[in-house]
Amino acid sequence: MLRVSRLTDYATVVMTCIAAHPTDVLSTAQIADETHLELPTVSKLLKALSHATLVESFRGVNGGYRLARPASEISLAEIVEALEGPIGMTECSAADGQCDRESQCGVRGSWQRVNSVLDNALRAVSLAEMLKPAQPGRKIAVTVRTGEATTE
Amino acid sequence: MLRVSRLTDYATVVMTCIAAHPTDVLSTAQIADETHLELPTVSKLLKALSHATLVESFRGVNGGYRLARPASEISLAEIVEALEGPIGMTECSAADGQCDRESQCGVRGSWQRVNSVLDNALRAVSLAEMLKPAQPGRKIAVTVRTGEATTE
DNA sequence: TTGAATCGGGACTAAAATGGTACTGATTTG
DNA sequence: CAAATCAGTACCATTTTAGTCCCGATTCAA
Repeated sequence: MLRVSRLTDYATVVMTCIAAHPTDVLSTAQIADETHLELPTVSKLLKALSHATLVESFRGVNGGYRLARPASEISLAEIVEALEGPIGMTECSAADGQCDRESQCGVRGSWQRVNSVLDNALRAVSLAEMLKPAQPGRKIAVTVRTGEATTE
Repeated sequence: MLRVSRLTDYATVVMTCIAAHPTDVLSTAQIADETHLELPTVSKLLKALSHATLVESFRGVNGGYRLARPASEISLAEIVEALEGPIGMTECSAADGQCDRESQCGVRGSWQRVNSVLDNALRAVSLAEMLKPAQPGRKIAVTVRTGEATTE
């Protein structure tokens, strides 16, 4: 697929919803209502986000959730990792020894380079930026240099 | 998952295998043997790669496959697209109108920016580079700029 | 103190995607 | 014509994903 799972997509929506009410503690029901997502789904998302300490939870009557940090200090990468675990585009990036041809295989190295680019991109987008509606001119500029070997 | 499917991973291995024999026409059986992948799997991969005109096929006795273009002119992005379709990290990037909150939702825009970074990264890696075994110093340098709005 | 609201954690189900297999047909060579 | 090889389709088993439900723990307030 090369896709982020739908739940992760939802999680970004939930996070922006919470970020839009910086001073309030929002209940799961309120968030579900605003985002038009099913309540149990939202509940599941918030559990994961809370576990990753991206949101703070409050129990009891009038309980709910709030951002654990300012929106500007939460990156898209953290939201993705909260739901999908470490970012990695191939399986063999992590484990070794399952492929017989590791020696002749330059593929792993290439994938790892792509990984790091993606990782940087996700880390560069903050929740605060996601809050703002489409800004046509706003973009991430990327310079890719592959021609020469460098040590840093 | 945020992963490329296993088949796509295999496809890169198959492509590098073919690229390693620039002058030969390799049969599916030969490729399966060299890559240690199952023959039907390799067959399936080659069909997709052939459909995307990344490899040329020859029927009949002594038939097989060959790169359709020099390895330096085939990018990782093309291989990924051959197997997974257009590169896009979320579903709503493509279709509109399925989400009620499109107006207030700045999330889509942010995802699209991340998409373009990933796309550039995949496009910057050529099959020729993947052929070479790990080169420790070789990396993709990425500059990310999100602070200011720009028109280009 | 009691009850209602709310989070926390886990188990469970249904559906979809994925990976892999099998079979049949078409094409080329000799 | 026969063998080798690609082409296309259909199929199945497994895994993953999305979504739901239940029950216990916690807090607030009447």
